[in-house]
Amino acid sequence: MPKITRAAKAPGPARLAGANPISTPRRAKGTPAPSNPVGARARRSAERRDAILAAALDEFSARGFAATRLDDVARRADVAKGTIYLHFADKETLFQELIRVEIGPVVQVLEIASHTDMPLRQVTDRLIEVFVREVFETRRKDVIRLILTEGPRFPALAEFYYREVISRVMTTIRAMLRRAHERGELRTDALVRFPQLLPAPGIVAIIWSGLFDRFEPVDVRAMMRAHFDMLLAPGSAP
Amino acid sequence: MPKITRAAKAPGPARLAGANPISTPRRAKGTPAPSNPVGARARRSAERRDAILAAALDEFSARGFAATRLDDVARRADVAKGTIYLHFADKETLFQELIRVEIGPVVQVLEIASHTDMPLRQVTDRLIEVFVREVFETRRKDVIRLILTEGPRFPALAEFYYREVISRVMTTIRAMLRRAHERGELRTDALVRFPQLLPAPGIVAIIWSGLFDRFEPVDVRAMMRAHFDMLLAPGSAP
DNA sequence: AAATAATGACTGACCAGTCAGTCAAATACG
DNA sequence: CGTATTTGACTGACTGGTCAGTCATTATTT
Repeated sequence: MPKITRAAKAPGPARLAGANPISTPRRAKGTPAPSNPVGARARRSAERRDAILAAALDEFSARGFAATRLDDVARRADVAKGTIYLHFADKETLFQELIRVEIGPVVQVLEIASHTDMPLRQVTDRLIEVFVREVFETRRKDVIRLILTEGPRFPALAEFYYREVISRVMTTIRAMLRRAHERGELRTDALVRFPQLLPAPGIVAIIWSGLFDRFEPVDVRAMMRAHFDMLLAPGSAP
Repeated sequence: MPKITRAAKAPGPARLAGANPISTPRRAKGTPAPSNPVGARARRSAERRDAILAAALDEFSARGFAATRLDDVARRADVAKGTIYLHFADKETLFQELIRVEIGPVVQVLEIASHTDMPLRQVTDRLIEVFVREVFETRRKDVIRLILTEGPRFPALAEFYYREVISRVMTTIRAMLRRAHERGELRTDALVRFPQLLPAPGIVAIIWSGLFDRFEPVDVRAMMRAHFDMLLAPGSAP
């Protein structure tokens, strides 16, 4: 009965990016190399697919899932509406694929960045930079906002996101924190028990920016630094 | 052109609650109540209005603004669709009024609770209890989730919420924290500069519960306690 | 009886998804 | 090589269904 809530078909082989870690594989208008890595036809087709995804991100993040018109997505991607259905089964699949393509690559970066035994403070400094530069200042911020805002009405999306992102991220962070705790860099095991508290200011900043930035902007970087300063022990008194 | 994104008429004089602190005020419409206790007719009308608001909360928080059908709201409220339009100008007004009625009264509680010179730890303990009992374990949690999820596409809502809630809450919290800092209960002024960090775990918990509770529930109370423990200085060793 | 409240069938706009038809690229053939 | 044939990506008008908002009619007060 509900239009949005249905479970959507199996995620399939998840044709993500395979190789590079962070950058989204945007092969925007590559000049048609006539000899071929791939036939000119397939290339053009892939370009279109990307254009549709890009347009979809714009529309979905401006209007939300339910209120987005595929006619608008098509117009923005400079494509006929029917073309969308050659690449994606339906509106919902398009939405899910969008999330998958944008978010997938980021997790690996985090996993690599935090799988180290540098002092916690150094790791967090690096994480702040990665977060600000690769998420907060890019369209990925909008993707995350989309997950937060559409997720509650999108069980399939929430589940995918939990499986592919949250559980991995949480595991990684928890392990990192446990090691830091054993090294005496944390006053309590509170962070180990509630790893959500580490990224909390990032989440809050994303929400805040979507709602209240025009009234009172936040300095994410400074806020995250301040937060981490409080969470980490004074590092054995001077 | 967009259906949802339009700016909505001026919020008006914000006829909120006046008197009691926490419980939602029934009888929003200015009931003259001249002679008898309350005209049976007016009372019935007010009941309907409330029923509509209650039903609207259910539907909106289950489906989101755009995907909610007023036919469903009407059915759930046991009322004909036309009746909704006797009480609210349109779908958007209904939505805004819902937020207004549910959230208005809570702010006062916070303002009162934190306008004290108890030790910060005691205040926060009390705030945790209030938050958990009056927000997290009630439908107000859903209202807040609605603001977070629909706000980005609802400039008028975000503005109302900023003016009536956020700015007041932030001012109150900031003042409280400044006093605590002057009393030496805080290690740094970080919290004074970023008061958002105090309620951060509450926000995160609300989002988390809407997305991932079925995979991995959070203990809000414990998480907030853990968080506050880290933020507050070790309170002059015992 | 007049006034007020409530109803629910109806309208018109809107939009996801379809499909018969078009055409450029790929392939087969002379 | 040039020409004929096939393929399949792409198009956009169209359909069927949905739903916000209206209003003539009916019910309930006073």
